[in-house]
Amino acid sequence: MVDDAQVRDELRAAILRGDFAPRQRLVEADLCEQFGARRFAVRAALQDLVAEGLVERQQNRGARIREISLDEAIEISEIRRVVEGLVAARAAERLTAADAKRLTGIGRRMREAVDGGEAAVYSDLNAELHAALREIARHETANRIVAQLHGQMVRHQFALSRVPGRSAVSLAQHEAVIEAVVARDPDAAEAAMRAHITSVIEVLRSLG
Amino acid sequence: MVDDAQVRDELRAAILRGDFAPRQRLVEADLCEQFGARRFAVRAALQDLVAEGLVERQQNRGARIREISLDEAIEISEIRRVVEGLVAARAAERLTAADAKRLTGIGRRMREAVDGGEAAVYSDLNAELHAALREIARHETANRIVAQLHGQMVRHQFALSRVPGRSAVSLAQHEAVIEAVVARDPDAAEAAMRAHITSVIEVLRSLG
DNA sequence: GGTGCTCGTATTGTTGACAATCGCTTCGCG
DNA sequence: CGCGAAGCGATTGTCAACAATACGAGCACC
Repeated sequence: MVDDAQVRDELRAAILRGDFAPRQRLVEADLCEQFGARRFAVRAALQDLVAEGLVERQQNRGARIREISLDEAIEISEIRRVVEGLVAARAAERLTAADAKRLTGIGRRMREAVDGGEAAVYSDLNAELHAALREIARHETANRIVAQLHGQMVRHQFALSRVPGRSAVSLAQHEAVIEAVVARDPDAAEAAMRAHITSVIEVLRSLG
Repeated sequence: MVDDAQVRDELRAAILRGDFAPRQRLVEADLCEQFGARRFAVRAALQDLVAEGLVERQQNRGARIREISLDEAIEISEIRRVVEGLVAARAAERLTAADAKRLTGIGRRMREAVDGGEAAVYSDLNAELHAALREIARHETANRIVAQLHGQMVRHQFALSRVPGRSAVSLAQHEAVIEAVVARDPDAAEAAMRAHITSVIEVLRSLG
């Protein structure tokens, strides 16, 4: 039997994968069939995803995929700018030798991806770098918030990765973050991460 | 008839008011009686409060008030430090003349409260100031996050307000925030807010 | 042809009853 | 007397049926 958490996780994964369009209705009966779950479990999953900001509900009108406007994506990025700044600073404080090796490895692979023009690989490495920093910082509260905000932004994130020449700009900023963290300089790490996300925000603004 | 949202709001208010002790069990039947609601509504309310981080649930063991450790309170404050810094900076950017008058008014009343030794009044004004800044900044995402984190911290916040001599230290920091925001200086406003919450974190650490 | 109304269907929200599980108490046994 | 197993009351989790609501099709009237 499928349990509640499983339905929630699969539905979340489907949304993040882009299986549903913004504002698309999520009919409970359909989801039951899709996931082989009872309606009860589907309702609970929807409720959880409402709390995560991925789904919205209207009384008696059911659930639909929440559409994140460009303005909201910018707001979200502004939060990420300061919170991921904190994460970077803290990663710099807590860095171990193994962590440093890991980060420089990601940096090297990023440069190779950009040199080779492999945008998809670079995009994955981008996610990997941010995740690595969060693991190193071990800031539970920050991790939760960033994960949630990141989930709300997947669609815009995808648009970002398709902006021509974005990788090259982004690469230099990421390298600056890595350098500062590896140097165990919290202030520089925070500043570098903020500069990076500031540039993300500027690109988002230019899309409006 | 009591509706879902009402039960949730009343239960949240009761928790924030301190009606329940940390780790106290929340028996569904008792809550039904207390709020005159159906079990269905109580369960939905509990689910919402789990998402807000006020309540925790264990399979087949029901719900209880989530206990926030000192370490977690510090983590939460670290997030608030950067997010409220953003709020202050943005308030400085968006300030109107009426907003300025409001802030200076709060500042004046704060000083009066400290001079008069009225700790409870000062505590209320503290909340009022932070709320005013959030209204001025109009940053939906930040407001949501700060409200949620603040809710998780009420108990520690209360402990803080009882630290002797805390008001006097806090007052100067609040005045610095107000001054920077009224001067429409975002960087100074962010720095002042961060300095303020840094000092809060230090007090929390000293309590451990 | 357009507009407003009525009704039917699809979908969601709610209920009370039932099943599963937990923690405690009691009892049996060494 | 101590320890573990079984039984019991309390509590939570799940369900299938029912009620309420919204959306759209069809119709009457202008």
